[in-house]
Amino acid sequence: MADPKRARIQDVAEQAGVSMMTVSRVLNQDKKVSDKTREKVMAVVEQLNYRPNVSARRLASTKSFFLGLLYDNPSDSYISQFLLAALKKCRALGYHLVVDEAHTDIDKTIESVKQLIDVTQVDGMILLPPMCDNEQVLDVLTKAQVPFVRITPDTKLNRSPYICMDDYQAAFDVTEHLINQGHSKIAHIIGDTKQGVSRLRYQGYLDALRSNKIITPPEYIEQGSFTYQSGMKAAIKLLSLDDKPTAIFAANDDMAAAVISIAQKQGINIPSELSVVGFDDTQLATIVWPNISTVKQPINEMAELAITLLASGQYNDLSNVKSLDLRHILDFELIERESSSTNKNN
Amino acid sequence: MADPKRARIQDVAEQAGVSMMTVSRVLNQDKKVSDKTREKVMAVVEQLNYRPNVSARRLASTKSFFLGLLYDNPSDSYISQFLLAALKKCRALGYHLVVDEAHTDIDKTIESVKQLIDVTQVDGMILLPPMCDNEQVLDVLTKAQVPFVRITPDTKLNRSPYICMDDYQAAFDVTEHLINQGHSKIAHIIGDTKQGVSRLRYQGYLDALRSNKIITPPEYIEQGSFTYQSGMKAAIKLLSLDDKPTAIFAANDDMAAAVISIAQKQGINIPSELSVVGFDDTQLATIVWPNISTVKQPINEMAELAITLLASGQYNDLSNVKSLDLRHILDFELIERESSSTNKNN
DNA sequence: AAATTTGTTGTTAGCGCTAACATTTTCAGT
DNA sequence: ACTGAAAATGTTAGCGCTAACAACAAATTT
Repeated sequence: MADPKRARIQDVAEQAGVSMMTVSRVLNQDKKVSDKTREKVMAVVEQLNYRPNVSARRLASTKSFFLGLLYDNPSDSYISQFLLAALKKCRALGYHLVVDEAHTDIDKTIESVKQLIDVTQVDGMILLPPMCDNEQVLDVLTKAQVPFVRITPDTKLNRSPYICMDDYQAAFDVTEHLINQGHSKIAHIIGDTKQGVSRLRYQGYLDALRSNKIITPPEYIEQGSFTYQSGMKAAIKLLSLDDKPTAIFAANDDMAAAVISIAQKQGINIPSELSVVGFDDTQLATIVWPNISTVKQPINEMAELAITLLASGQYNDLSNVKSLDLRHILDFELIERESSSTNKNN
Repeated sequence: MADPKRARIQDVAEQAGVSMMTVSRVLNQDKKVSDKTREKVMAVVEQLNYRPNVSARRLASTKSFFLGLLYDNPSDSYISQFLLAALKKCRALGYHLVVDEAHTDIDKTIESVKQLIDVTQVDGMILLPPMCDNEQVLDVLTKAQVPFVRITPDTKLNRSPYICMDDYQAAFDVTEHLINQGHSKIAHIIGDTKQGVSRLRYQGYLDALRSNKIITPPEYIEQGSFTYQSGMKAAIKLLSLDDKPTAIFAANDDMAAAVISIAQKQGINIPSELSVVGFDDTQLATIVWPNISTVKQPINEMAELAITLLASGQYNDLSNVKSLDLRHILDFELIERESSSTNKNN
């Protein structure tokens, strides 16, 4: 409990019988250290529970040990979760995270990114959607030679390492899950056309139907825009059809929640008369009743991986990196909750 | 665009014709500088757009320029908003924010706080509810003499500066707002009894009715627990009464959303047949339809003030601070949306 | 006017770490 | 064994700032 006086690099050096510089090299993954020395030093590091002083490090080195995060929509719980995971990982790796919100005015955003580069001198940037597809932002970072990682980008995939999940496969799986539960009248509410994931999810839905030889009428496809209200409109149309679907796959949770609300208003029981599945596993999915079956994005893993990639410096020079090595696909997870169940209408 | 080489304290000193130490003193609010010198230095600081190097500062001084934030519920959009505002303010003041999540296991949380004190050596801590009322956490911080600010605490108000809003007054106002819209049959769904705000909001509701000489039957009061489901239960009871209320004030947005859902299920139009108001202005309030009229907590201002107070160091010694000076009450805001309107039932 | 106090500014050293260079060790090739 | 290069380790200086003390000027007292 008493103050155990945090160990310094000198303490480690003395204890290990080497110079401070050697310890520094070990800690910075410098190749020019013999395995024997490395092990010896690491042992002492463990023993003294030595953690480098970030400030001293930053002051002395050319690296800033700052990473930047550019996000867009502050009210989304997605941001919150991503941010917390990123902060945690940064701390573990001795980095600091500087968080910046994109302006509606793109010029201001660019200015802000330039500040991060010039003043804060970030070692790398993380771009969240939809900023990750903004050409201007990409250009500024590329020109300044600041490495960056993009999260679920939609376009220009060769311009940086990026992290995503397989939206197509998830949509395929979730649709097939409904099929396996005995549903064949499965409708889909498409997401915002401006976002690439909408297309992927739609395609996954279509292919799952096709591969199970299920034919659905065109009225079962509604265009939404990821908002609750667009979900309501779509639900009203779908539930007024003569031949109602027994399951609805909405491209996100907000729209799924809207479907549930409309169905309940019409006295349609969920899930016995209608199964509803969403996408994203946002907070909303567990707030409404019944809870929404959905697809969970691996947000925490995405955040951790993004920080790890930037901290490793492995993408500081992209010229020798193959296109395929830029892509990092993480696993999603199907989450079954109360809004979906086996079809009891047959 | 070219690299404008960030100014150092030496540059400022030379330009102002004083020593580096004098500049340092000006920047650290040291009293022992003449007004004339201070102005001269500040002018040069402005001119060169000088910002102290946080790392150098931290390395040289006894302060760590780290502030800690202990939160509890990661899925709440409240956290996200608070966090972003806090991060922003920290950056502006040259501090770093270290964020830590409370464990369900309180011993682990304590351990984590001790780490923040011993290893990170935070200059101060912010405690979010409900951790701000945890006796053990308060004790550890007090013993270590780490100043801390609490956000909307419920108890032990004399133990630290704290920031809150006037829940009682907000509940009073929102109830009176309904009354002014012509409602007299106003029901209330009480929040979780374990949280002090529930009591305050309930009392505000009661007093608003009383001061307007409105008498409501006891069936108009339902006990909830801040969850959507508890709101559903309460709503079902309230809407099955023979003499239905024309307005329902739920102690938070989740329960208000549940009321809306149940009402719609029963074919009750909102707001023409039933007005619903919530509390908190969470994301949910604008997701569901109709959007929920609610009370907005000044989360951003709370976060900024918390950081400012800790950075100022004015509470580093509490022995001479009067109880009253510990309290910082911020203004709330009534937000009218589509879920409430003038009573048309009369 | 000298002595003392008070207020203001300057000097020196060093926080913990790493860049750049200097030195020593290792080990292949002759 | 002897050379020369490569690999491993050590030495020096300094990143930008502030604590602690030193020095000086102004205000006050004797």
